[in-house]
Amino acid sequence: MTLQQLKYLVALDNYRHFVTAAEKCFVNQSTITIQVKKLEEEINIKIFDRSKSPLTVTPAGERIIEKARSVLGEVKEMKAMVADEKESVKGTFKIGIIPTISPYIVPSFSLDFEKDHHDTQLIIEELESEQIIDSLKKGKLDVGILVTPLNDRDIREIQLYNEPFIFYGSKSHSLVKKKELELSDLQTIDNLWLLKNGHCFKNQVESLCKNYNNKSSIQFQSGSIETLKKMVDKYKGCTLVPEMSVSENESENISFFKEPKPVREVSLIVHKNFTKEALLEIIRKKILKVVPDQFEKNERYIRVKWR
Amino acid sequence: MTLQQLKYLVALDNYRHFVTAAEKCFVNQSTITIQVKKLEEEINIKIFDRSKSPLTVTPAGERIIEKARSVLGEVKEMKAMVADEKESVKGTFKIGIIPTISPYIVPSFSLDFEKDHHDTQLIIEELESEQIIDSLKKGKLDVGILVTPLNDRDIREIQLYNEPFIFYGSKSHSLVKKKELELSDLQTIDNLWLLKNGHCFKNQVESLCKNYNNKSSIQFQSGSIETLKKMVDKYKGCTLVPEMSVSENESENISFFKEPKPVREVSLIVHKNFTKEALLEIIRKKILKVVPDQFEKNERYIRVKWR
DNA sequence: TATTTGATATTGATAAAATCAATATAATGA
DNA sequence: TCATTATATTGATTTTATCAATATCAAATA
Repeated sequence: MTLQQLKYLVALDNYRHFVTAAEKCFVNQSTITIQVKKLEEEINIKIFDRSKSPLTVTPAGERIIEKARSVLGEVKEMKAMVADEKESVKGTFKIGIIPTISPYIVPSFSLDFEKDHHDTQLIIEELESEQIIDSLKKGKLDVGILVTPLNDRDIREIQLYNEPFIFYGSKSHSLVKKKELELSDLQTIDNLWLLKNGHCFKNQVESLCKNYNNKSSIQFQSGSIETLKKMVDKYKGCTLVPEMSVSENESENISFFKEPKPVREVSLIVHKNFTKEALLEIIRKKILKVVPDQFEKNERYIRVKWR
Repeated sequence: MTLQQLKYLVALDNYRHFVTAAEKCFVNQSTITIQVKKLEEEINIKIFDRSKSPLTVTPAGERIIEKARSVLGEVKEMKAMVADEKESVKGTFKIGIIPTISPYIVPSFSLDFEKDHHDTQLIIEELESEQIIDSLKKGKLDVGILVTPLNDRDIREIQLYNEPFIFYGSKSHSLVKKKELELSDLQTIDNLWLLKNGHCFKNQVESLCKNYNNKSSIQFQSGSIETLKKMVDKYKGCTLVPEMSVSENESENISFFKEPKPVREVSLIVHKNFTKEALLEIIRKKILKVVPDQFEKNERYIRVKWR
């Protein structure tokens, strides 16, 4: 007994005519004939009385067809469930986002999302990358927003955009005066200010500025990009910041890199078993609305890894 | 999506181990692997998380497996229904039986049946062969007991026994004195008494005694074998009777045929869509209990047709 | 850091099945 | 009797399921 046979059975009951039933099932007439016959032979009960025209259903057949319908009904429900599983955005979802992305995305994004999706509640939490990855695996988070690639078999990455690194220095810094920076300009830098350990951004900056030399007497590792900038302003020196953190009034402190620019790849991540495709698509679209267009389009770049 | 895939899915959920699940399904491990994977690909949802050991079910998978179980549950119910359809003897069934069999079978049979099957009611009616066949086709009867073969496509015959024809004549009849009769002895017979038209037995007797010659001034066609015998006793002459109608005190009126004896084949008949196999088997066994053993065993005979 | 072990996936061959196009057969009505 | 309509059968073909063997992978072990 196969689902296919049950389908043919029900079609034949609906149309009481082999050719019509076959057409409705998009198969050849002999297929219906053979499969219905096989089923009848298997259960050893005649379901249709073919001697009548149009053919009729035997008393035992009535009950069998009714049951066949409910089997197929369950299958249909199952398929509906599967579709719903993917399309549904209803419910509560926890999102983890790293602190070097969060302040430049979350405010606009969450406002926009809230406006359009009343029956979806997002709980957004600022966490460091490793915490996000771990929580995602343990099922404590549904979605993460962080810098990829992670190369983790259990994690699925959905790329969002590439955000360039920007040089930030005191107004008098020699590199700030330079029109376009080369990566090699970072090789021998003094007074580089860094984020705390645990921030992927710190790893990236370190890997870009391999031989930095910290002469300052003050050792301070910041937890936010904004604090970092203030330290640079006060104590001189320099750092790298993500482009989205830069505001218009900071033009005298920054310097852009020459193409191909160093960038960080920002992605949505979910556990590989996550199935709410529709939700992911909505989140992706709304984040991209907040981000400058060229972050998506720019194809010439150097992707900096942190892990 | 196939029922097989759903079975494998559920087995894999039950044992959480491909090799074990495969064993329980009596298939190769790769079969489970492939079929489960195909299903996952079709619905595009991972059901199992194979990175864990023993493997675990994804949240979406839980719901899918649950639904798979209820699909299979419906299928199981369907199979149970089919089995019950055949095995159940509960209910009311109408049986038609011809008058030349009825008196020698029904009394003992119905008593025996009633004793053993309290929740089955049999309504037994005496009818002529053609009426039985017609009623069976129209669904007015469930079972018939009559003489076969019928060669009717809509009717299924279940042979019961072969009943010999017996010569019955007045005590002085020349053929009664003969030890063993040949069929040829019937070719030139006088004063043959016959049943009414409509009785298959009459057709059979006529075909056995092709050239009979009725000299008697009385034209009487009887409706029962017993009346026929009385006519023979009173008015001389002869007839043929079924062996079961012969009682011990009639030994001076009868004569047996030499082997191979002419017989009538008595069968249960049902419409070809009838499915209560268990009921048929019970009826068959109980009828055979009433009938002499040699009716079943005797393999050398001449089957007389009536139709 | 290699090695064994226990597990699932992959592969190529084979067997089984569903399907098709064409045709046969059967029943029905002109 | 001859069309007509319906279902069944047949042989070829395609698709699918299955198997045995082997690869791969991750975790445990030495």
